[in-house]
Amino acid sequence: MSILLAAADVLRCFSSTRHDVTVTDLVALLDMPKSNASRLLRTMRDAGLLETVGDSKRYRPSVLLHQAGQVYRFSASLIDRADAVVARVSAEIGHTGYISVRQGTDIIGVTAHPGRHALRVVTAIGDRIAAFASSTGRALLARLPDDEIRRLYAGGFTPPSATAPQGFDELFARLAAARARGYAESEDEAVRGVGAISVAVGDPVSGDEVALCISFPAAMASAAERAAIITSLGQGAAEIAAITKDPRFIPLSSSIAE
Amino acid sequence: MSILLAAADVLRCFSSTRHDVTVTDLVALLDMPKSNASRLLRTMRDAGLLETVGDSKRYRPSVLLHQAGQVYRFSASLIDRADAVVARVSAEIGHTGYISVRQGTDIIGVTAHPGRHALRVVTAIGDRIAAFASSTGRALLARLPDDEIRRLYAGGFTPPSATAPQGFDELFARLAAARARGYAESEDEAVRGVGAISVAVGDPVSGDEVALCISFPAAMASAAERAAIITSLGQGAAEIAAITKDPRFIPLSSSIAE
DNA sequence: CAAAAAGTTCCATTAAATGGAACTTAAGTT
DNA sequence: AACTTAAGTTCCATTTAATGGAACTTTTTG
Repeated sequence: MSILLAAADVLRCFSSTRHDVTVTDLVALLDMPKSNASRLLRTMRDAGLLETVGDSKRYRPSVLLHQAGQVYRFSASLIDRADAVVARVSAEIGHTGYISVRQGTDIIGVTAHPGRHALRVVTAIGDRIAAFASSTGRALLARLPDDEIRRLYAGGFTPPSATAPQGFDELFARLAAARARGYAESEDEAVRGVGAISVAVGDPVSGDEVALCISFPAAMASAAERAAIITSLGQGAAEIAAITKDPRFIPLSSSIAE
Repeated sequence: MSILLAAADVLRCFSSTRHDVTVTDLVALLDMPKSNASRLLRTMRDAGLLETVGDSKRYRPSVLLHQAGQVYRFSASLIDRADAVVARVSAEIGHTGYISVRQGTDIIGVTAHPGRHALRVVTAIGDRIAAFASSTGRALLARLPDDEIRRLYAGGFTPPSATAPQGFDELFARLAAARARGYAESEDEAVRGVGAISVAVGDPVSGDEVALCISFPAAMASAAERAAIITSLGQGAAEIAAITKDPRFIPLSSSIAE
């Protein structure tokens, strides 16, 4: 096994709630001999992938990773386009907007636009959430055929709350609904009291697929407002789909029911 | 030599002008046997550090790097604070603002705020420029004692243009001026027709140091506007320095001459 | 100051990285 | 379509690095 896999595992330890790691953290998180953890962190620092925080024993990602990460952000022009749409819709509606991508069964936020409303929803960039239990995830999963989803979730899944899909039947039903309507939604699922509406769009040339999402306090969003979000996101995504000639794009159904 | 060093070298190949690399690119850029380049890229992809663009042979940074890079951005709260100042000044003045950090003799842009003016200056995030030949770089170098700078540039340096410091004497003179005034400036140096004003601030706890910079078309900036930029940046940086108790912070000199 | 926790170094063993060459695949040329 | 060249991959023996247990050092805590 290459040390690169271990290094990537280290990077996966970082999140909005874990800005740095220590040798002991790695031992616990990755179940690794501490001799190994010690050397791995030092080697990653020597390579320039990590840096030590001040002169403490804490390690955090380096500016090199930030730089390379920015390249990802800007190279995937699909993300840029989608981000522009979400920025516009977020500014219009006042709620928080996100762009997310899928990695296997995880969804990762790539960009965010905080809303103006007092009760604004903030999920952090770079955090992973379960794809099947979020509107962004289901918007992206809905682009796949059911058998591919079954393969993806060969190990099954554990619903994080009572409102998340409890099994395959429920997941497929929700995906079918998303496909029929052209958007996915969630309420009270990953985070209590929070609703979200998402659409997905892809670029067949680069293979990228992103979800555009507007998130809001569930109690605060009227039916009219939800309809406005759906229309704006759907139209924006449709414009992108037209540019990329996305063959899997699911346009909004003409009758926006529910 | 660990493969991590090679992997880090690969990441350093990416920039705003090189969004993806191929086996041949690596052979040329890193002077590496192509058998090696081929396996390295594949291994990095398998580890999740890179991803292939569509089904081509091109590799680009993955979302994992973007995620870890975001952690860097937000973990270094100094960057956040400095970014807020630059965002405000950029919005006030209308010119482009940057936050940059130093890595050895290089300066790397971390965040940017495009200006409103028609002639706006855009340098890309994540690109490396020479520290000695930029206002951001000299603002940061001015925080070091001269002998440390001499050690840093033990191998000498090559001026990129006639307006950049041509040797140590000139560099030290400019750094002395920056220390005396509390800000660094450049004009026509890295980019023709572009001027910039920078101040630096650090956090002794984390060891972070950043430069706050406003960049503008040289012909477009009046003396009054420059003075306004200097005052705004200087005051913003001073507030941050007060919070972090930065012992090396150089406040604006009371008489803003030149 | 003692005890515990955290981190580093050492060592033999195991596994991965290396680079040259042969091979395969893709792209351009007549 | 066959030819030529460029680009990428796989194979191999050799060299080098990674591994994990234990001993050791440093730092933190009561």
